[in-house]
Amino acid sequence: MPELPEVETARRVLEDGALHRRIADVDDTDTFVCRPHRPGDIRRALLGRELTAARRRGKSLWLPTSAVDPSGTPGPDLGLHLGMSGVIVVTTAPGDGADAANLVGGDTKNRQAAATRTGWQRFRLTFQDGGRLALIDARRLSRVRLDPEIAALGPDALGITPAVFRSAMGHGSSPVKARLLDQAAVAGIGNLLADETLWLAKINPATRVNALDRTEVDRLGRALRRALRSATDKGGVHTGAVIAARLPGGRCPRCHAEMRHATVGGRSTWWCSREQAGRP
DNA sequence: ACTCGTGTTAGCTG
DNA sequence: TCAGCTAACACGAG
Repeated sequence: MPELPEVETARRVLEDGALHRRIADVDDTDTFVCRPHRPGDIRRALLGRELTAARRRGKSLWLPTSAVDPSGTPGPDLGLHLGMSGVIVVTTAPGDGADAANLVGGDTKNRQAAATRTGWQRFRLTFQDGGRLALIDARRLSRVRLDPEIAALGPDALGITPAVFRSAMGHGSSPVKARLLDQAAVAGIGNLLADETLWLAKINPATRVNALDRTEVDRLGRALRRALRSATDKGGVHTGAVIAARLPGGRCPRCHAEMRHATVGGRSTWWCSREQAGRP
């Protein structure tokens, strides 16, 4: 599933291959993925336009579109969210090999397998040159919509400053992991990245945010930066050091103590019984 | 066979 | 207001 690093990879694929090509056809008939639009809404809004940029905040992608003709006004932004299992495929010409952007499990074989299952195609732009942009998603958790509400998202997790991160962690009694996962607080952190970040910072996931002192919040912010950088360098959040230990009988990669497991913030959570014993 | 899950969000409940 | 829970999606992995 895509978290910030995987979505950034997808953004680059879009930027490199999908811009400045006239949109000749749109398949927006999947009413779950394209909700709340009705079939044909997205198609009518995009026909004849070109995607002009590929932007990202957190896990959300959006692509501004051009005017249909030089005297016209620009079109709407095309919003894409990959959910947990979405894959973007951009082809350069009919019959060309697919250039798959991102995710699923993480290895190339899985990506390509997913990308070739046309039965899982949930949305498609066909360009005038014959190439296409397709969204493949077995579980239909992806979202495609016009003019998505990016303003509702918190600051992007990548490159967040210590002061902004402290502000994002905010106040209240939520478990710190729930706050990390709150896209309105910080945008881009998913379940695996949250576990990795908390493990790097040696903070118990259930600790209430109002029980963290400034030193701990700053440590968490540095851990987030490290986790993001590592995931980006190694090719995805699934490469995190503690991720392999998220299973029954798992042991902490640093101290070899048993890993604990529970639901925190509504999500499956694993932490080191010794180093993250903390105060729950 | 059966359970769980890299995400989001509307609708409830406390 | 805040926080937590559930359902919906539909498949692969263990």
